[in-house]
Order: sequence, then C-alpha cells, then structure tokens
Amino acid sequence: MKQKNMKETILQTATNLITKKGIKNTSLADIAKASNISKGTLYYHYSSKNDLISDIADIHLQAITNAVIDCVCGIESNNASSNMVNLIMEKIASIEGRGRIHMYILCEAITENDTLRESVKVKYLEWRNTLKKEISKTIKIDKDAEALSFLLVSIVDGLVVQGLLKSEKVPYENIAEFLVKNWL
Amino acid sequence: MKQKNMKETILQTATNLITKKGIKNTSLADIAKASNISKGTLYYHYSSKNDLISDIADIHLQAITNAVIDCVCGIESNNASSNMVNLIMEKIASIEGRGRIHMYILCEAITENDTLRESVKVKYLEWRNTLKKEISKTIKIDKDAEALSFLLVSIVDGLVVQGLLKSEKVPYENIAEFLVKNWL
Amino acid sequence: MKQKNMKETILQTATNLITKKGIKNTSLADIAKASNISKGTLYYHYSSKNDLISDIADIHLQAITNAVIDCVCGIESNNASSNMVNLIMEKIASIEGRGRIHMYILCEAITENDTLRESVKVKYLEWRNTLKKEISKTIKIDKDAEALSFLLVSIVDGLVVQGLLKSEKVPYENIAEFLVKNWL
Amino acid sequence: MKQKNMKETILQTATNLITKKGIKNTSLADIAKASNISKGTLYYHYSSKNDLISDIADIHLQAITNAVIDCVCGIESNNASSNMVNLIMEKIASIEGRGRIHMYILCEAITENDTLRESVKVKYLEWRNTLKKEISKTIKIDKDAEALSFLLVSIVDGLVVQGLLKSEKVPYENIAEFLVKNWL
DNA sequence: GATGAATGAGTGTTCATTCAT
DNA sequence: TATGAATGAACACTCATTCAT
Repeated sequence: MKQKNMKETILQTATNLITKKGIKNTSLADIAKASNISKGTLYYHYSSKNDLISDIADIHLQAITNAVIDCVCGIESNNASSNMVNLIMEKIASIEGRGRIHMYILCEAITENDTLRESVKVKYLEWRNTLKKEISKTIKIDKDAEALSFLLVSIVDGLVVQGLLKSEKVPYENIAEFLVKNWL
Repeated sequence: MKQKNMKETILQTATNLITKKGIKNTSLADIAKASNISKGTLYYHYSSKNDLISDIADIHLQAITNAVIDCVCGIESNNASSNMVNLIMEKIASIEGRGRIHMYILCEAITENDTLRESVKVKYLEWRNTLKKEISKTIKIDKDAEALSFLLVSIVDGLVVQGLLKSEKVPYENIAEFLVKNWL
Repeated sequence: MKQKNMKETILQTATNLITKKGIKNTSLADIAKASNISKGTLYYHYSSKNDLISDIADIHLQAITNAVIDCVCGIESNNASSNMVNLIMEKIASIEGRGRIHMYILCEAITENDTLRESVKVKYLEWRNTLKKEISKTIKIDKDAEALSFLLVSIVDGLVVQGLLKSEKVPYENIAEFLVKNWL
Repeated sequence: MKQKNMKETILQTATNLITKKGIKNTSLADIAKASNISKGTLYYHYSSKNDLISDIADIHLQAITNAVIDCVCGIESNNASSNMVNLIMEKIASIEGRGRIHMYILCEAITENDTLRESVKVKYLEWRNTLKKEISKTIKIDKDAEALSFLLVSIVDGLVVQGLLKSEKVPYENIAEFLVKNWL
C-alpha cells in the first residue's frame, strides 16, 4: 500500500470514521484498518491520536471559516442585505453535513484538549469579527453589531444541534425569511 | 459504608465528575471512588453506565425545561413583552452553569445512545412548542412564530457553546437588548 | 413471598434455569429472581452455590437411578429378555429430557467439585452393579456380564450426548432392535 | 518477550490449562500468565476467548477424527473384522488422555456456543458416516449398520465419561472382546 | 425467617502507544 | 518508510458471598 498522499488518505479516512462514530468511539486500529495501513504506519505519520484529531479539527474549522467568509464575500458583491441571511442559511445547510464532527470537536475542545480549545476559540473570534465587520456596514450601532455577530454564530451552532437531533425538519427558509424581515 | 440516599449520592457525584471530565472520560471506577463506595455497590443501584447517564440526563433536561417554562410563566404574569427576552437571557446564564453537561449529553445523544437521543428530541420539541405558544400571543403569523421558536432554542444552545469556549465574555445584556428592540 | 416448601421451590427453579443455561451461566441472582425471593433468602436456605448444586445433582442422580432400577424391575416382572433393551431405550428417551443437566453435572463433577464427583462415582458404580446382577441371569460369563454393564451405561451417556447435539434424529428403535438381536 | 510461534504457545498453554480446570474456570488472565505474555498480546493473537476455544476445539476434534479414521484404515489393511474393535478400544484409550477436554467442549457446545456446536455436530456426523461405511462391508443390513455406528460413537463418549470418573478401572479388553464376539 | 444493601475480586475486552526489524 | 508484535493500564460489567436489621 504505497501512496503519495498517505497523510491525506489517513486524514480523510479518519474524518469519515469520526464523523460516523465520534472521536472516542473511533480507535486508531479502526482508522489504520480503514486506511489499509498498519498501526505502525499510522504512527509514523501521526505521533499520537491527539495529533491526528488536531489536524482533523484544523481542516474542519478552516472549512467552516471558508463558508463564513464566502458568505461575507457574497454579500459584498451583491450589496443586498437580505442575501446575507440567505447565504448564512445556505451555509448552515452545508455545515449540517459537517454537524456531527462539529459537535464532536466542540465536546473534545471543552473537555480536555487545551490545544484544540485554543484553536476553536480563535476561530470563533475570527468568525464573529468577520461577521461584525460586515454587519457594521448596515447597522451603525456598534453594540448591536456585536450582539448580532454573537447571535448569528449562536444560531448556526444551535441549528446544527437541532438538525442533528433529527426531530422535525428544521424550517430553514422560514427562519431566513424571519431574520431578514426583523433584523436587517 | 451505609447511607440512606445512596442513589442520590451517586447521582450527584457522577454529575459532578461528568461535568468536569465528560461522559467518556468518567469511569464507573472514578464515580465509585468519589462516592466512597465499591464498584459493586454502584452496580447495585445502577445496572449500567447508560442507566446512570440516563438518570443524569433526565435530571438535566428537566432542569432546563423548568427554566424554559419559568420564562414563559414569567412573561404571562408580567404581560410585558420585553421581559421574555430578559428572562431568556437570565435563564441562559443559569443554564451556562450546566453548559458542559449539556454539551456532553448532546454529543452522547447524537453519537450512539438512541434512548438518550429520543429523550433529548422530545424535550427540544416540548421547548419549541412551549415557546411557540407564548410567542403566538404577540406574533400572529404562524410561520414567524415557529421560526422564532427554532431561533430562540438555537440561540440558547449556541450561546452555551460560546460561553463554554471562554473566549470573550459573552455580552448577554447587549444581546438581550438587541433582541427586544428588533423582535417585540 | 411465604411458602411452605421454599427450599423445594428454589430447587425446582434452579434446576430449570441450570438445565437451560448451564451451571456457570446461572447466577444466584437469577435463581433468586426467578424464585421471587431475595438473594438473602436464598442464602438462608442454601449456604452456598455448591450446596444448591449438590442438592440438584442428588435429585438428578436419584431420578436416573430410579429409571435404571425401573428397567431392571420391568425385566424381572416380564421375564422377556428382549424387553430389557426396549426398556433401556425408553429410559434413555426419558433421560434425554434430563440430558443437559446430566452433562452439566458430569462436567462440574470432573472439574472441581470433589464432593460432587464422589456422588456421581458412587451412583455409576451402583448402576453398573444393578445392571450386572440382572444381566448375570442371562449371561453366565462374569467377564461378559461386567463388560456389558459398562457398555450399557456408556451407551446411555453416549446417546445422551448425540441426542443433545441435535444433528440427526437418533434412531432409538433401530438401535434397540439391533441390541436385542445381537445380545440377548 | 518475543517468540516465533507465539500463537502456538498460547494454544498449547491454553489447552493444558483448560484440560485441567475447564473452560469456564480458565481465565484469559490465567492463560496469559502461564504463557508469560500480557493479556494484550493474547488478544493480539486471538480476538476473543471464543476464538481461542474454537481453535482448541478444532484441534481436538481433528485429533479424534484422525483416530477414528486410523481405526478404519487399520481394519481395511488387515481385513480382520475383529481388529476393528481392538483398534477402537485402543483409540478410546488414547482419547482418554483427551477425555477431560472432550467433555468440556461438549458442555460448551450444548450450552451456548452455537458455532462450536455446529463444529461438533459436523464431526460427529462425519464419524458416524465413516464408521457406517466400514461397518457396511460386514453387516449388510443398512438399518443395523447405522444403529451400530450410533452405538460405537456412543460407547466411545460413554467410556470416556466412566474413565474420567476414575471409579474402577474400565475393563477395556473385556469390553473389546465382548464386542467382537457379539457384534461382528 | 427474610431482606436489601454492600462488597471486592475477577471477567472478557479495548486501546493508545512503543519498538525492533 | 513501513510493519507486526507486544504491552499494560483501563474499562464496563458480573457474581458469590456477607451482614445488619
């Protein structure tokens, strides 16, 4: 089993497994097996499970960050405030696919993995700042802009949770419409 | 080592440990030790770890449910719409103390514990319905009332996450003020 | 749960459970539960698991012993040599219902339970002697009578094994017929 | 602690321990200790206790199967029918060394281990068929040949039981002599 | 007589990690 | 680079037994 981007392969396989079963329920043996390599090889590329988790988290956080930035860019180019929310909703939907791993990373971050928590913290700050900067174009009161940045990030995380519980279908469109009408 | 409310003691000890270290990182040995009992005794009172987790989750979910209902009752008695948001924010703060365990339960629920997921699902539905009923007194458009119920629940979960990351202080008051201004 | 023959009840319940699941896989908790008594009460009547097993084994061994003696009595009263084999076969069938527990007791006896082994040993000796005495009426060569006594006991145990494996239906009638033709 | 045929070593050690103490009374910790390896290493080679038991049983069943086949081959080459019984008796004696484990495997098979029961079932069928084919050369009545195949297998198992009880010395020679005189 | 609470040693199993080759 | 063998601590869970009431 010789591959150029072995690390890439491992990363992808591990991400898939962890998305399905969670961090604690995915063993390095599982990952090695699914990657068609030995545990030894896995350790050659990643010096510990935390090391691997760290990479997975980085990639995930970057992916969501990109989604958030995409949002903002979309708004800028369209200059239609209502689009922001639409785009956010669209992104939430795309994030939902990543929802499970998002939750696992959050839990891991708040529990015991200080490095991971720091990464997540930084990203969340970055998201809020990016959103706030954009919001400030429309909403001139700084306090409100900040509050809204917190709220928007919250809503994303919160809707991810409700999406994952798979109770009722989350009415994304109605939610977006409501946000546009009342907030912007 | 004989105690009257041994089950209660175990429950409390376990809740504390799990709040600190998470479900997966808290072993039954840890719980037994911290409760000053043997593992055998623990198993006498709880027939499995899931059984114990289930009790902890039930208590937690009930506590938050009560908080949500308190909110709504508060609003009704005051008949001041602005109070709803204030109360929600107040409750979020009180929930924050339970934030860690809230996250752990959510992760457990979405990962592998079907029984738990069902419990959580039911509670979330109950919360949204309770909120929606109250919201409907002010907002007559049903679609909006429903969207808002999803949003409020999301905001609670989302702010819990941001609270737990302990990055910046979450500006609860500003957020509440913003919500009041724009919603009601 | 007040009962006159509590010990009897326990014994019966335990026998049923052990027949189904084996000695090692039947816990005293199981037995207590199925008897609708507490473990404490069980220990009031039986001072240990071995004590209980011992009683169960005694009853079982006596039951088979009676079957063997019935055989011999039947023969005596009928004075038809062919009947002996028929009766033995009939008894084997009746023993088959007890086959599982018979095997469990044998295993327990040869493994670790010296008292039990002694009981079983004594019974087997008794059976062979009883059979030999009867056989001697027909077969005058002592060596042959003894060999046949060993063989008959063996055949019972052996057919029990094959019955328990539930592969093909054991052709008891053909076997009996064959024995009659060739032995007596 | 590195060894070439570690799996072989484990198998041998486990077989010895189980022969002495029985399956249920032999723990994996015992086996690991006696093999001078860690429990982890044991699990590296055998993924479960059942897996190990399965290997032990397979080897045992094959050994007896070979003994049975040897019997038949011996007969064929000698063409002396009386030899068959002598050989069987000889084999029984050799099986006696394996008697304890034979009993344990039978008990395990009838209790709870479906895979094992299937293996045993297949072997017993194979033995009977092998015997019947050989018997058919002498005894032309099919029903009798079949009955005798059941009887011979039964006698082996039954004599194993009586051998294990170590009451009196089992008179193998007399038994063989009797069989030859009356059956063939 | 009867019980429920408590115990602690033991069970099979998992797993991140190490390391010689 | 890559691997398979080895490890040992930890895990959830079981169970015969004890004992105060």
